[in-house]
Amino acid sequence: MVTVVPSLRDTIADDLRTQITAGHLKAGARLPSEPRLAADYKVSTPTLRNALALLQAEGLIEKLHGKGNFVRHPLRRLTYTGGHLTPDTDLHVTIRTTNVRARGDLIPLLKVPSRTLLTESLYLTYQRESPHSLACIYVPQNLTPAELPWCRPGWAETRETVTARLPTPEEASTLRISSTLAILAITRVSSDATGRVVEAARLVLPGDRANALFITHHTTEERGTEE
Amino acid sequence: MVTVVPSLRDTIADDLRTQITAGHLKAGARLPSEPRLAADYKVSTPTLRNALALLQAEGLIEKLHGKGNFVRHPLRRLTYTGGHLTPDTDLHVTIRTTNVRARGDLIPLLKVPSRTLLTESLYLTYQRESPHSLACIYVPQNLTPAELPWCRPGWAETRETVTARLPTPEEASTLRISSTLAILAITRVSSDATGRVVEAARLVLPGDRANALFITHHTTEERGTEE
DNA sequence: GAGTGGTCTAGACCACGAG
DNA sequence: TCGTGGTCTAGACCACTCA
Repeated sequence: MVTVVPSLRDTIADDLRTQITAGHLKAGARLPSEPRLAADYKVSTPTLRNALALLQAEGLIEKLHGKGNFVRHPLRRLTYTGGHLTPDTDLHVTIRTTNVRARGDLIPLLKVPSRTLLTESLYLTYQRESPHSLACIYVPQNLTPAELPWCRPGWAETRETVTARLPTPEEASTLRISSTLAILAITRVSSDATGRVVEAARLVLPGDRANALFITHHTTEERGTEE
Repeated sequence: MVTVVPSLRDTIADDLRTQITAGHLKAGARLPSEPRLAADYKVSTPTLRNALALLQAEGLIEKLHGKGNFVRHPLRRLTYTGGHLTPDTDLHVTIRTTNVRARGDLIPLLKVPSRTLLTESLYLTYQRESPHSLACIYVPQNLTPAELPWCRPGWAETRETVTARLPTPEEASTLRISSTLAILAITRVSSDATGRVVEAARLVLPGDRANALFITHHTTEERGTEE
């Protein structure tokens, strides 16, 4: 340990954290106002706000400007695997589908010419009235006009690139998470046997409520041909 | 957009960010002291420190207590795939191997009885004198006394659970990263054909310098047997 | 308008690193 | 010892929400 003396901020955060996990502060409840809490703990408001920022980064509380600080409902930890979130009970989804033209990063991702017509589907999943995760799926229109996402008819390969980062301000506000809560960003590209890209997806999974699981089976051929 | 007016903190962070990426502030250089910068920007020290905290969370600067704030060397973005970091040139590794006994989370992970003898190998990879990533590999001693890690003789399956989170204080200090820089935490469990766990690994990859790539080949059998 | 959180100030004091 | 960053204070003022 480098720091022997715990800071006031950490002490207060620890106290509130145990009150939340012990159930003294119930899910959905509003915390006392920040000046009130600061007086209770005998600290200044900035110090108290630093403590709350820690809890927010852990996903324990939700700060709503002008309304107050609220204890989050504990969200079940879901596992993303094989293109799905499991278990997907109790999840409801809003889908907004629009037609866009390929631009920027999408061009090399989908391996299509610029301004190719794409179907963009924005999935926003909810768990118990609060946003859970975000997915944006792009399908080239000229390739598969009739096929729905999640059906994988002729997929030969999917590549999933996984990154950990902090959310953009837009992501943070739509998911109602702290801008300091780590998220799992997955870029998934599926292609058919000819190498054509059939679908590309950008997934945003908040780190406090989602894992990703990848299972690799090593066949004997693979093991033999490895360099 | 919700906030129309950019905060001072963000303005200052933007300015310093462009100075760094444009090369006016070179890698390894020390920034002016915080009181000095605060005077230059005509803000208070807490406000300036908030701006620096943003850059620290992006991995652009490194704060060293008592010494100053330094521009980080830009680290190449490495990709973790199939148990390796690629490209692995210019990476050097320190390995510390000890014998421990199974306890806590390791027991269900390795599926061994409590206090089973394990070989623990702590890998700390460096890129250009600064720590890059962290790996802790556990191998049951009774199973494979002569086999080295990274050789995969009888592996039939590996499961990789990927999580995004903020680093623990220990991880942050050994990797010399901000405690607000998102990391990719991978728990990898490999088992042989009989289902016995051959190896378990915990990997910590800072989000500013590492991706993870997973490639799935969909064989026709898989597509047919999917429920 | 009353109450809430968001931002910022101008200091104070402590802890760390190097000479 | 000196300069550095780390923490904290006690306010001020603004923006948002709701009645």
